[in-house]
This record gives sequence, C-alpha cells and structure tokens, in this order.
Amino acid sequence: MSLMVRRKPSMGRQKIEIKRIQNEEARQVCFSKRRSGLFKKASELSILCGAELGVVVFSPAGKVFSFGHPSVDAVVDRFLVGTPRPRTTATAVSTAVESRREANVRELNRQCMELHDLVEAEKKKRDALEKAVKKERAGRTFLWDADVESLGMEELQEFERRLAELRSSVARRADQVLQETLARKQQLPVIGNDVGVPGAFAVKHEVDVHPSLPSGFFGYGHGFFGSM
Amino acid sequence: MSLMVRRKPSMGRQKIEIKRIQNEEARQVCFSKRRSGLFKKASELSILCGAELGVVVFSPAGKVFSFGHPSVDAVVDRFLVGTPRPRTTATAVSTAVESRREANVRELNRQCMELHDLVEAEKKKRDALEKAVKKERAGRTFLWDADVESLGMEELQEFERRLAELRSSVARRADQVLQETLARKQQLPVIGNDVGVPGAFAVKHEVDVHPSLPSGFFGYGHGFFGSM
DNA sequence: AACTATTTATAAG
DNA sequence: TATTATAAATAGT
Repeated sequence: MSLMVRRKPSMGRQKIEIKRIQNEEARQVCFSKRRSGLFKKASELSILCGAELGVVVFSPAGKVFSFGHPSVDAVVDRFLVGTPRPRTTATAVSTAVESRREANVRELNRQCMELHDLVEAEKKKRDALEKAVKKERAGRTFLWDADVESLGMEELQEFERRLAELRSSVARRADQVLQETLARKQQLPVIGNDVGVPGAFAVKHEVDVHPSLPSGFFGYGHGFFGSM
Repeated sequence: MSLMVRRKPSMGRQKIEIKRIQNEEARQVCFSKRRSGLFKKASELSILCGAELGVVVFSPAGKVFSFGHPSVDAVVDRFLVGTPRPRTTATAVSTAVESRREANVRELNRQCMELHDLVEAEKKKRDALEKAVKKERAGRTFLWDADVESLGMEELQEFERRLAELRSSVARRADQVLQETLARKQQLPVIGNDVGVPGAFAVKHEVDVHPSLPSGFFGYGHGFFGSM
C-alpha cells in the first residue's frame, strides 16, 4: 500500500467579497471567466424559458462583448421601442429613449422605496428575534442552574422529582445499551437487568448545527420585483 | 427530543437538460429564479471588474426587465454609438441636462445597491439570531424532553453528567432553603450544612411554559428619495 | 415562499 | 489551459 502522502492540490474556491478587484491581472482573469459565465447563464435562460434577452458588456479596457437571443440588436431595438420590432426613424427612437429613461427613473425610485421598506422590516424582525433570544436564554437559565439559587422549596421538590425521573430513564437506557453491547461482543444472550448509572466518562455532546439558509435575490435596474 | 432523526426533506437539485421547459408554471418559476441569478451575476461582474454592462430580458409574457451599470441606457447608448449599423440615436448627448440626468440615474442605482446590501446584512443578522433561538430552545428542550430511549452510550454519559450537576445544585439550594427556614422559625442562627435532598413532599409545580416567538411585523417609511 | 440536496460556477494554484 | 476544493446557484418539494 502506497503511503498516500499527497497534500491538497488546491485550496479550492475561496469566498471573495464583491468589491473591485485591485490586482489588475486577477481582475482581467476574473472578467473573462465571469463574462463567459454570464453569457452562459443568459443563454440558458433564453433557451429554458423562451425569453428574449440581450447582454452587452464593456471590458475595463473598452472592448465590447455581447450576447443576445435572438440577437442583441433585435433585443436592443425592442427595448428602445418598447414593443416588438417595427422599424423606426432616428427621431422616433430618440423619443422612445427619452420616455424609456423617464420610466426607468420612476421605476428606480419605486424600487428604492421598496428596498427601504424591506430594510425597515428586516430591522424590526431582528429586534423581535433579539427579544426572543433573550427570553429563550432566560428560560434556559432557569432550568439549568442559575435560578436554582432562587427557587423555593416547592419548586425544588418538583425539580428534584423530575431529575429523579430522568435519572431513572437514563439509568435504564444505559443498562440496556450496555447489555446490548456486551451481548453483541460476546455473542451471548442478554441475561441481567441491573440498573447501572454510567458516569465516569467524559463525553462530548454533538449539538445540531443547522446549515445556513440560502439568501434572497434581487436585481437592479428595473422590473425587479414585478412578476412577469 | 429525538436527536436529529431527520430524513431527506428534498431530493435536492436535479440535473436538467438545457431545452425549453414545457410546463408553463415551472417555466415561470425558473424564469424568475434565473433572471435574478443573471442580474446578480451581472452586478458582481460590474463591481468586481469595473465593467460597464447592460442586460435586457423580455419574459415570455413580454414584460421587460433590465439591469445596467452604470445604467442600461448608458450602456445601450454606448453600444449603439460604437456599433457600425443603422444609426438609430441622434446621440448629441452630453448636454448639461443629459449628464445631470445620467448622474442622477447612477446615483439612484447606487442607492438601490446600497439598500440591497443593507437588506442582505439584516437578513444575515436575522438568520444568526434565528439559529441562536433554535440553539437555545434545543438546549432547553434537551433536559426535560430528551428521548432517552434513543440515546447512545456517549450521550447517556453526557446526560448523566448534567443531571448530576443539576442535582448538586438543587441539593445545595434545598439545604440552604431548609436552613433558612428553620433559622427563621426557631429564631436560631444557622449552624448545620448537610446537603440534603428533598423528595418526600408532593408538590404542585408551576411549569414555565415559554411563549412562542413574536412574529414579524412591518413598518412603512418612504418618501426619502426626492424626485429629480 | 422556504428549504436542502445537488449541480454548477469559480478562486486559487 | 487544466485541475480541484469550495462557494454559489438552483431543481424539486
């Protein structure tokens, strides 16, 4: 058996902050990769959903790249005019551009307000949760230890009663597990039934850590929040 | 508390062929998701690499969505100007009015992005808090409602350790209370310090039932964006 | 709309 | 350019 002493050949994809990449070469590489990725996504979207779309990208160096279905020009025309492809004069298009711009600005404003509302809503939710956390913590503390010091005799009795019950359960279960283990290891049938309490081992308890949630989505420009 | 006995709640993402989705509802859903994804990718590309870009998407229903940095129109204009084809725009741009409008649009876009980031940040905080709540709750639940029958030896050990600790606390406290009571009743100073465990009394115990979390609520606030 | 399992995109090397 | 580990997107529920 070969000794398999190979180290990670890569640290894999690392998380990056979305802000301008300072290193020029890295930026250029990133641009190429992501431009490809973007066009691919655009292509898939158009095919999967039958959407017409156009993407135009200017590299920092000023070079232009574009992708479109059925073609960038068709999409741009449709965008400028607002409806499928009647031919237009320069003047007409110019006017169309103007009104489109105004509409865009209005839409942008609307979206900004919507976003602002979202922020407020999120803040409130967070506040509510913070309170909830405090409550939970308080509740937890009560049961575990701190407040034992403030319990009266009645509560202590109840507490003790519950502890005793639990202890019995634990002991019973421990015995069961133990016997099962022994039985398996020695290939013998289970015979005893003493109630034993395990206690001498130090154990690490595994807490269930939930995976993080997917984040929401968004858009910029206009038409973000509308359904189609 | 069945110790995380959860089965697959999802078959996860499935591989799909890139061809028109026949089912209309599925197509709509896909369109929404992927349009968001596309805009996000576009946004990241523009930020990471300082690229100017514009994306225009027409849904199958004919609704238009767009994203642009610094703005769709700016990109479209640039594209048209640099494109050797029927000149459609009389781009004698650059009047003072024009550039101010462009600046305004850019600013609006910037604000939208900023707000969007705020929303994301808030969501993250909220997620963290939600996890905290779950954890707290899990911790609290652990003691009383544990499904002892499903625990393994290691868990039993940990459980027993915790029970022992609690029992000590309770015993200590019980002793304290007892002594205080006796001292008060007999007007005598406290002298003993045996650790006694109360247990023989039948007591009605008030269980602390924790209220459920407050639900989210919403606020409104807007009008902070002046018209231009 | 929220949630995961999985696929896909991609940061580094 | 190719590879790989990991982050991110997303199909299906």
